[in-house]
Amino acid sequence: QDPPLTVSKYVEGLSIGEHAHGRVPLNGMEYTYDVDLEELCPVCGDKVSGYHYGLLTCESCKGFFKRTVQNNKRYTCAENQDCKIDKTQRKRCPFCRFQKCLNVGMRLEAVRADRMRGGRNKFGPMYKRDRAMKQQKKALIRATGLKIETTPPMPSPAPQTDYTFTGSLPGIHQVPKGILQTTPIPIAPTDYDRSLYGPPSLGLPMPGLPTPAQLPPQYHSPDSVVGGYTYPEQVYSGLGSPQILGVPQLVLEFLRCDPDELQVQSKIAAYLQQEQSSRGVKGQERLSTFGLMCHMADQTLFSIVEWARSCIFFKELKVGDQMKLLHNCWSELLVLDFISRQVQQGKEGSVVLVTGQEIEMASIVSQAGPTLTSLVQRGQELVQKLQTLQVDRREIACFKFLILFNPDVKLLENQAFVEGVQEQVNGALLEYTLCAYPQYLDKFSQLLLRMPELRALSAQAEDYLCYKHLSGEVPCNNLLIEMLHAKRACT
DNA sequence: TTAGCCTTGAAA
DNA sequence: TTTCAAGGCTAA
Repeated sequence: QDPPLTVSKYVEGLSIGEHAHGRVPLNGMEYTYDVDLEELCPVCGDKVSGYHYGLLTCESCKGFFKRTVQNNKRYTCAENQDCKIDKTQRKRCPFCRFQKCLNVGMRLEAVRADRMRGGRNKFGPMYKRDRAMKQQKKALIRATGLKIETTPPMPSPAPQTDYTFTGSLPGIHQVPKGILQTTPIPIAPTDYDRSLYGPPSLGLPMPGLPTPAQLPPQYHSPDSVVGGYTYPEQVYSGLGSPQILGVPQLVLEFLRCDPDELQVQSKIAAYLQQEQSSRGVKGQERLSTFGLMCHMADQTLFSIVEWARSCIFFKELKVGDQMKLLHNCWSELLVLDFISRQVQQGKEGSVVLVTGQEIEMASIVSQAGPTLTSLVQRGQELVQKLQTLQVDRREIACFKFLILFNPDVKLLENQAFVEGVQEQVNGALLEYTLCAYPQYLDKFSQLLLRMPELRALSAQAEDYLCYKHLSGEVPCNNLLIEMLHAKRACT
């Protein structure tokens, strides 16, 4: 068997999901979960009345959100901007309630500037997909027995992220006037410029093609408003490269390359479901939690390879170089994928999987072995650091390219190209952090300092995988193992 | 100001 | 024609 051959076949266009799967011993980490099919409002926990402004919410939060946006209301918090919002206390602090509305993913642009009644908006297909996802998740719970995350699969930013101009971190969300020629809008750690549901933003000004960057007029400079909607304007920073509202185009391009999280989620969930149900049909033992995790990581790796293959710059490399780069960094990309999910959606005390399922840390600590536990804990420490740094999706998108285009990889045919890309990415990231986080001048270097930590973590994860593989616990024909072999063969 | 119910109207 | 997510109305 020649392990790299299968990887290379894949890189040349093999479809996913063709690996055979071996049986793995149970390690007893799964637990049953009584699926609560009743949807609760993600803002206050009240009964959901339907899709409103981007997601399922209750009638009162719908009304509150509408009033706030339509009347351009500005609230202040009498406490520390971290008031608990639930059904009984939702009236107490409108500031925190509105923050929570935004944090859970309610969409400002769904409030109509012209107040036209009736009809449908561009979110229709998104609601349809969300419904389908929810159905699939329910089926997944039945298939795997794992608890499902109850929050919607939206990119939820760190708690207390401020979307207005009155936040606790003055200036951090605004582009400095001295650098941009137009009136700045807040560039919050959350990205309004690309919906996880909708089509990816083109990263270029496209009149007539509204993007989620649109905010109601009151959230914009008046001259950029067209019929209640606004369009991104291309502006140039003092630093020289083309930008859209302070975001270098290269960074936007990186973001555009990012796969749709929901699509990946649904693909992998469907795969696991299929895997489990086919085992039932064949009379095989159902996968253990560890077995499921292996398949999950395996499928995530497929999607990472798929991502790389369609990426700007990477496409231009010959297959040989593509393989070398991927062999070198697959585990780092996998770890970063996991870490960034925790940074964006993670809740304290639990980890969120690529399928949207959630596992409590306590259950990992009590039931996984010491090595895996320490790995996850180290991962959570890195998550904490990145959350403290307020790392956003744009920065993570850059990170992925920095990891992929590693000029230290040996025997590259086009080493100069890889080095050039690395420099460009570094430049774009530096420029972005300076523009988007002007109060935070060393953010770039702080981010780069996390790179060796990520490398160390992925090395530890590889060792763990190797150990599990040697003890026969990893499913056969696993892409992870192929990558492991390929990497160890060339280093 | 809130929140439950009503009306509207484009898309399915 | 039906659906359902917008905006509107109004008692509390």
